[in-house]
Amino acid sequence: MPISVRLPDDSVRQLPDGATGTDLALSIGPRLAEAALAVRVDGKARDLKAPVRDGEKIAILTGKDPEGLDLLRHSTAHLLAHAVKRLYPDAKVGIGPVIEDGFYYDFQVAKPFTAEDLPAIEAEMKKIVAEGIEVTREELPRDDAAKLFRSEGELLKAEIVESIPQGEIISGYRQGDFYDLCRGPHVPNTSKLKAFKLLSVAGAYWRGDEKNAMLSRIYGTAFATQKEVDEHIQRLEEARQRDHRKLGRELDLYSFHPEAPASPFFHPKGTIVYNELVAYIRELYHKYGYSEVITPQIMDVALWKTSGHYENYADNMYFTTAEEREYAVKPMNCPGHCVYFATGKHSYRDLPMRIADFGRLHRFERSGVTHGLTRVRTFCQDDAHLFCAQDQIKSEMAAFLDLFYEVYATFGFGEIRVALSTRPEKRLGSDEIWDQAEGALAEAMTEKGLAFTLNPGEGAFYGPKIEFQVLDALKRPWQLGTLQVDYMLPERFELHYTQADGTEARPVMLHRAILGSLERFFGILVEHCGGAFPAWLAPVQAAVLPITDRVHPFATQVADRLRAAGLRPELDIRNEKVNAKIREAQLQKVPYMLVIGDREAEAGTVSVRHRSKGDLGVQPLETFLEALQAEVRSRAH
RNA sequence: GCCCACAUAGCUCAGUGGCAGAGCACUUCCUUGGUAAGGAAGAGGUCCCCGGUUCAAUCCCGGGUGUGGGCUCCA
Repeated sequence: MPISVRLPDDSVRQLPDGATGTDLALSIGPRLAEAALAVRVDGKARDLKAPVRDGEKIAILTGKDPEGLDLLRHSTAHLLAHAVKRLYPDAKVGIGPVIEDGFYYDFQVAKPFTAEDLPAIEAEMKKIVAEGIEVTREELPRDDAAKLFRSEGELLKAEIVESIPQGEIISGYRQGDFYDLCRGPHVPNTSKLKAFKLLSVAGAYWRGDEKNAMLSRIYGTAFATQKEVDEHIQRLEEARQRDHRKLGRELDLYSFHPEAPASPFFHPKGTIVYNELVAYIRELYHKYGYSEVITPQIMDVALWKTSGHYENYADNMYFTTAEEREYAVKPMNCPGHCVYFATGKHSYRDLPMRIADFGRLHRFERSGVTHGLTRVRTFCQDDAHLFCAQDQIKSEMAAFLDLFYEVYATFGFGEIRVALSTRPEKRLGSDEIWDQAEGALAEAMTEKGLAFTLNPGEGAFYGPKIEFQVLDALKRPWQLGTLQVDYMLPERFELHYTQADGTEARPVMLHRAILGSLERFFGILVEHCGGAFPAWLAPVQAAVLPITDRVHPFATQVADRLRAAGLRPELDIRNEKVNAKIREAQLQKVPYMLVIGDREAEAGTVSVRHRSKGDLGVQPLETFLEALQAEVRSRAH
């Protein structure tokens, strides 16, 4: 009795009873059968070896489908574990999931793997592929599976199985002498795994818990074809070229020194960029009705006890003592702003009060977590606190979103992820207050038509927060901007204002930052533009390049004129050929190069070259100057 | 903090149990040039720090510090 199945193009195919996904693929064509990895039935992936049933709607999955690619990677993770078990029989397997762009597998071994071990493991993987071992699904009751793993000494696997409810049927996959717990599906044969590469090793806690054993993790990637693997390796290499730590050195922007771990020294060029960022934000503060304050770096621990930081954040704070009085270096501006708010008596007419502060912050970060400019121990934020009434939260939030997106448009950041982080376990305040705060944020977002995800339990201890994330060159997500509702600090500092009816009320505090940490933003920005800053940020906006020393006087005049007009020229009077000067300026990613020879000196013109557009021809100096000024003023990117 | 790796000239990196190396950058001289490297000479070192092994340690061993890849953490 033949059965019929429907393909995605709605064509119907007859197959003999008991036919499998493999048979279906074969009936369509040998090339498809070769590429086939699994089938998808009703949106669920299934093994090729499983029989198809009459009336099913079936799609054949290959490495071209995102789902097929994940499966390929998952099977490659198993392949990795298989190879490791062959080479290191004592290794115990942990878990081996698919991640963005690849996979990893965790192992418990006496001696952690090092990068040198990878080629041998990879060679063994290729051997298993060449052997063309069949991969088969096996199902058994949960208790039997647990017993099986225990008897084989695979205690980590047994632990996972035992966390599954009793009575369930467990599926596993066998390839030759290797057996692994897995939901599946998997490729039908190891020969399907043709293109993969092991990338790195790292330590990782079992089940991600610091209290558990440290396992040895191997990261790898896999694609349908070797070409795609090569392209991926190429992309990783390009990302490394854009790494802000490398560019920071090459462009002379900042440096790090052992004397101050994880604390950047901004060089003159980096400082120009940094200050331009601050100047831009200040300009917007003026437009959006903010006031700026300057508050102390070091304050009595009493303040931090009042704010709750001493209790909740002391591990990340620096302390100092003078005249037997204990002080803390500020890790945040908010308590200082509460002190400022309490300085005067406020009316509802004063609200909202938007208090900005570019104060330097110090936070002790555990060694091992710091990273270039993106995770440092001293930084400053484009920080501000909005003191407002409860019914002003939504409008303040809306205004902030406008401000935020205006800034991000200026920098040309396209992909911004927005997430709402909700109450963490360690927190201040009652559940009612948290309900109110989380609700206000979510509502404001929804009314703005903003799509956002939830990060349950990731909120600050004093309130929920909205986080804006962008990705760096290596696609790592970084939090930059944020907005946080805070009912706690006004309470702790007993802040109040007089309402219209003469009664006193507690203001709500909104903590918010657009760029977040300027240091971190700087790092992300460098990677975003590959070091080629837009003209308004570029430390050197125009390199003045005389061809011969006969024209040095005119070249000097050109540089002086630009400088007098508020621009940032750099005069290169080194005894070098113009080719060398151009190359240098290109490598420094200077937006404009002004080549000056006898002809230009004679005519009072400059020969303009743009770092990416190339030779723009000869222009009168004033024409170029006005164009550059306009470009800078508009903050074009 | 935990696992692994790395640390040699300003930068990128070779190298060796017995005098410390290259390229680029730097300095000087020659060269005066037209849109991505002109030539020559010179100078430049606590081989990260402390201890151990050794006749002898930049190299081997131990500890520390810093950096990197991850994990955990991250207001």
